[in-house]
Amino acid sequence: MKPSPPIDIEQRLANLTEACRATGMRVTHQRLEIFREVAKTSEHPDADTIFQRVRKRLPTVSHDTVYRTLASLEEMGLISRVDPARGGARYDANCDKHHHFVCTECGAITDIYLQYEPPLPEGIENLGDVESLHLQVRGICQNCKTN
Amino acid sequence: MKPSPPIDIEQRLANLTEACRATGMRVTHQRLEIFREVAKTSEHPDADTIFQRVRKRLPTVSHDTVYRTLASLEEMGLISRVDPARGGARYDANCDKHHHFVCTECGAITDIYLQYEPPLPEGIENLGDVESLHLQVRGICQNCKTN
DNA sequence: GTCACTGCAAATAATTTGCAAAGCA
DNA sequence: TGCTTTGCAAATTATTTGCAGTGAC
Repeated sequence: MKPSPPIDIEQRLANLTEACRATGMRVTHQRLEIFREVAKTSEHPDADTIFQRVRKRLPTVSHDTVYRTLASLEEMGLISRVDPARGGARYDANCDKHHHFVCTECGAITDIYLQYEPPLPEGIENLGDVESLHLQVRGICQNCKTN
Repeated sequence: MKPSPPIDIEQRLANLTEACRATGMRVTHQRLEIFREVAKTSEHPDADTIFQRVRKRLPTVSHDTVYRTLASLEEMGLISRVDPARGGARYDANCDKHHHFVCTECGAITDIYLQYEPPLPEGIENLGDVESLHLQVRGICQNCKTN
């Protein structure tokens, strides 16, 4: 397992601006703040957590704008959805190739960087065109183990 | 990728009876029929699909009984939840070690049997106690490709 | 007979949608 | 200005819960 690279927020925000320009989408205040909340953390927050945090800066932001914006950002490829075993969708602005450890007790999600990426199963092309491969390791995290 | 082994419904139903006896749970008509619906297919139906099918035989079965029963069966280890990227939870009575191909267009889930199981990432023990490892390959299935 | 299980109804959580007003390019 | 995006409110979808009656062992 390789160590996690540091988060470069400025780079991520620059990617947002560029992606918006490229796709004709507008860089609105809401979009910027919602993306910033996802971009600045590696804790994979869910939609409601993002909503609560953004609301501190933009008190009039609505719940559905958060959902719509997260969907747009995902479509632009700037963030990705992580679907844990339980609870709502979680979001991740980490575009590096990586996988996840999901705690089945508290729901915490930690990035896993593999030394070698798992190869696609041979013969998978008979099932369809592959878009992505996700490895999810489930278990009890250190924090839950000791508590 | 290894070929999928055939489904042995009788064996699966026998496992249910034995697991109920072992855990003190009762083999009710509803529980039997709900399990049978999951056990006899490899299409990974969701809770509502199971509900619709069981209702044909047990017209008074309720939606919440299906949810509660699926949760019990999962706890007993007779079925497992599959969480696709979109939509509700799907259920699977296949207890052999396997992974999934999920079609991002129609939501179809197909079992994948690997020649070699992916090894746990080295150093994963620093994150916590591992319970399971799931590989999910996402893409467009053959059926959606041609339509 | 006892205790787990079920059906009903209603609650909750998570997410989506229609529409008119507001804001970026 | 024109078209995207937002906020509001309400609708959906997925799932869970309390409770009294029912049934398996």
